[in-house]
Formats: sequence, C-alpha cells, structure tokens
Amino acid sequence: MSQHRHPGAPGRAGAVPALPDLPEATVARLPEYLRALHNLADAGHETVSSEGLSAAAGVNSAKLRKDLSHLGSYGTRGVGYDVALLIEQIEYVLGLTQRRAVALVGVGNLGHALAGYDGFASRGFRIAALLDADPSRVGEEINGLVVRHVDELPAVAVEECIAIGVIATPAAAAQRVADQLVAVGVTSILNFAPCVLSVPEGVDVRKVDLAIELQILSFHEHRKASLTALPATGGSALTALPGGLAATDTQEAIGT
Amino acid sequence: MSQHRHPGAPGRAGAVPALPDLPEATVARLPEYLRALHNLADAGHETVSSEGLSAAAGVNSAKLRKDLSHLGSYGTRGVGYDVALLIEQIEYVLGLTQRRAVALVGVGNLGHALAGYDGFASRGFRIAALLDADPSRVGEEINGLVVRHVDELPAVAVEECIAIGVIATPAAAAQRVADQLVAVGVTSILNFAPCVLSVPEGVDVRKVDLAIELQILSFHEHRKASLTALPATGGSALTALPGGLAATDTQEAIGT
DNA sequence: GACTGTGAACACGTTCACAGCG
DNA sequence: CGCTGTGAACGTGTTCACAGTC
Repeated sequence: MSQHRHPGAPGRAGAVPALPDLPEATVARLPEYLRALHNLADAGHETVSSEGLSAAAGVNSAKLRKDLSHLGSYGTRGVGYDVALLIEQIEYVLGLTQRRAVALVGVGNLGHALAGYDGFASRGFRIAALLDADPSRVGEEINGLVVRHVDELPAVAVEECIAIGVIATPAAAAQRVADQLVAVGVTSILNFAPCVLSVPEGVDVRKVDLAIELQILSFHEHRKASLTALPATGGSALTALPGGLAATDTQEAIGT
Repeated sequence: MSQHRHPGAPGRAGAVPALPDLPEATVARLPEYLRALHNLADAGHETVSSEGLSAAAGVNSAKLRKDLSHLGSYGTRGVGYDVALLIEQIEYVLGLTQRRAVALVGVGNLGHALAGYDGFASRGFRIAALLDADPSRVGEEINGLVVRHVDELPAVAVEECIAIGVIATPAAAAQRVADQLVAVGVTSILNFAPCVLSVPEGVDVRKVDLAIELQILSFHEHRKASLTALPATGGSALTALPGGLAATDTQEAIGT
C-alpha cells in the first residue's frame, strides 16, 4: 500500500476526515514521539531520521517507522522526516489542534499538585475547572482558579465545554464522581483513585495508580535479588559493583 | 502440568526460592488483584471465585485464572480461591513481604503531593527520604520528613537502605538524578519527569507521564467525534444521548 | 548511498472451551 | 455439579530484512 494517505488537511478544522484506526500500542507511543519532536524542533533540527527520532523517544527504529507508516507517508526516503510536518500530523491525529478543557475533581493532596502541573497547559490542555465535594475546600483559589462544589458540575460542563474529567478523589468517592461526569456528557476519564470504575460503553477510562507502579518495580527487585542470591554459574560480578560507572544504555522498557 | 508448584513458603524470609518468571502483563495485573483481594477480605469474604475476583478487579475471568495459574495452584476446584492465602501468595511474589524504602527526589509541585500520598505507606512502601537540588527547599519538613540536599544521596542510600528511587524533578534535571541514583546502587526507578532516561542494563525504569495519558484520551475523543460526525448507516442514536442513565458496564480497557 | 515503508516471521498476550478435580 | 487449570486457537504487537524511492 504505497498510496500516500493524507487523512485530512491538518490546518483546517472544518471537515472531519475519518481517522485511520491506529493500533492502541501505536496511539500510546505517538505522544512520546511528539515530545521528542518538539525537543528536536527546539534544538533547531528541521529533519530527523527514523534512527534519530527513535533514539530520542527511547524505542527502536523499526517500531517507529511502522508506527508512523500508519499515519501515512510523511517521510522522504534517503532523508528522513520533516520535523515540523510530523509534529503537525501527530498533533492532528491526537486531536490536539483544539485545546481541550479538563475538569479536575478532588483537590486534596494529589489534586492540588495536578492543578498546578505545567505539563497540561504546555501540551494541549486547559484545566478549566476545579471541583471538590468538601464544602471547606470550595472557594479556595489554586493557580488562578476557584474551587467549586462538585454538584455544580452540570453548569460547569456547559460553561467550559469539558472534554475530559480527571478524578483525584479518595477511592470511596471515585465511582460517584465518575457517574456524575458521565451524566453531564464527559466521555473520557483519567482516574487516579485506586479502584475500578464502571462506566457505560463509549466512555474511555484510563487509570494511573501510583502504588501499583511501585509494586511492579518491587517485583523486579525481588526477582533480581532472588537471582543474584543463587549465582548459578558465576558471572555475577557485574551485579556486585553498583557504584561508579555512568549511565550508558537506552531506556529499559518494562511493560509500558 | 498439574504438579502443584509452591515457589517457597511465603512466611519464611530465609531461603530464596527462585521466582517463576511471570509474563510482564501478568505482573502488571497482580497488584490489581491484590487490591481487590484486600477489599474482599475487609468485606469479610473468606473465599472468592475467579468470576467474583475478576469482576472486582475489572478483568475477565479466563485472564485471571491464567494469571493465577502462573503462580501455582492455589485455588480449589468447585470452590474458588482462599482470599487470605492468595493475598499472602501475591504479596510474596511481588516482594511486598519486606517494606521497601523509597527515596523521592524533587519536592516541587508533584513531589510534595507524592510525599504526602497515603497509598504508598498502606501498600507496602515507606518513603524514607526526600531530596531536592534547590537549597531553599532543603530543611523544609513535609509529613514528618526533612528535605535533604540531593548530594547527600550516598549517605541517605546507606542509612535508609533505599530500594527504589522516585524522580519528580523537572525534565532537565531527571537524567542527572537518575545517574546519581544508579551510582548509589538503586536499580529501580519510577520517573515522573517527561523525558527518556538512559540507565545501565539491570536497572528498571517505569515512567508515568500525566500529559501523555490525557493525549491518549484526546485521541479517542477525536476519534469518537469523527465517527459521530459521519453517521455512516444510522445507529448513532445511542451516542446522541449522553445525559441520564447510570453506569452499568465494567471498566473499559484502553491499552493499559 | 541512505533511508523509508512494508510484507513476512516471530513473540507475546488473550480468549475459548473443556478436561479434570473436589 | 461447579469451578479451576490449561491446551489450543486466535489476535495483537514487535522485529527482521529488504524492496523501493529519493
């Protein structure tokens, strides 16, 4: 299939050109490529090879080329990819040409930090509302936004045209908040509460559980320890000198 | 293979019984099962079927059974799994029988929140040290811990027997911190900075990038919008009524 | 000559469906 | 009879290696 597919003029917001349906694994990596591309652009690069970009994004080059090929043919053989063009393409596919409004529910410990996180604003999102169920938190101003009561969600959703809900409440409150978000038409939720959410079909939930990440690392620690404890046939000298030498290899991919 | 493998008496800390090397996907789900099991135990359940546990963990039952079968045979046919026994097993495999010490580097916006996050303490970890490169932050007390300068890392690593490093610095500082962690013998790193880390072989890195999670959701939003905008052959009535009805389905898995 | 785009081979993960055990 | 444990079938994702193009 060497027909150069252009899924739509990225600049134009009018026509909706039926996105190619990418493999989930590819979708999850596009943001990483995008970040790497922005770094390259800032460093003054106008083009980059699959080798160069893949190194910057911490993947291997074959995977990168396969991923990008799903978007269409935006590279030039013998040269590489045009950095600016590729940024434009990926941002278009990810739907970042419009700055999406995010409602953050739960301004406790974690919610506070998220409300102040620069990375959202700089990478395509606008925190449009802060909400909490605790009346004593309502009215507090964080980063220029006033915390409103979660029951005002219906009004907020309309006012701010909320596209994504972020749940940063305790686990016990999360399902109720999810229901409220769904009820006002939110179809994408990022859940930081350590629990499973039930949502209707068509609503996407992604979860981030900080303790789980540590537990996965713990498994690998445990595993490494059990291996070095039984030094099967020598060769464990390497693991015995943890100090000193500087980092060299590229990022180790565990699961992702 | 119906030999009942018992990878070692979970209670004993002495012998190291060579862990079965589980598929990564399974390892990533064990913490979820563990959380669900603790909830069940708190609710007074003594046994649970694969159906019941899988529902509580938000996966399907075949996957759960396959995952658990990798640990050995801890279920009883016709009955189900003993909740307490399974908790013990999973905690053993994940290496949670010892409470691992975590060093958190970077106590800015996000670091502050992580330092105060209860979930770490309640699920097998101890935040043993807070570090920062900014002298104006050194000395500050957060949640009973005093922030120390990152250059004290060698001393801290020995004092506290640090097993895992968490990086919550800006991207520009992350690689240097990673190098410092590796230099003091840390072989597991959880990275919240939006960048790729280079580490030597044998060091595990997991990353959490909050903006990437939103960008993945954004893709799906974009996609849903492009589908409903072109209502191919009717049947889009469902997607047209976002308000009202309560949540019913089980958690939607996007990638993970 | 250099580098992309891609079929084909391979590895991994998931689901099915049922044998076998309590 | 009910439920686990698991081969076998299937699907997804990754890697290889090279044909095709600039």
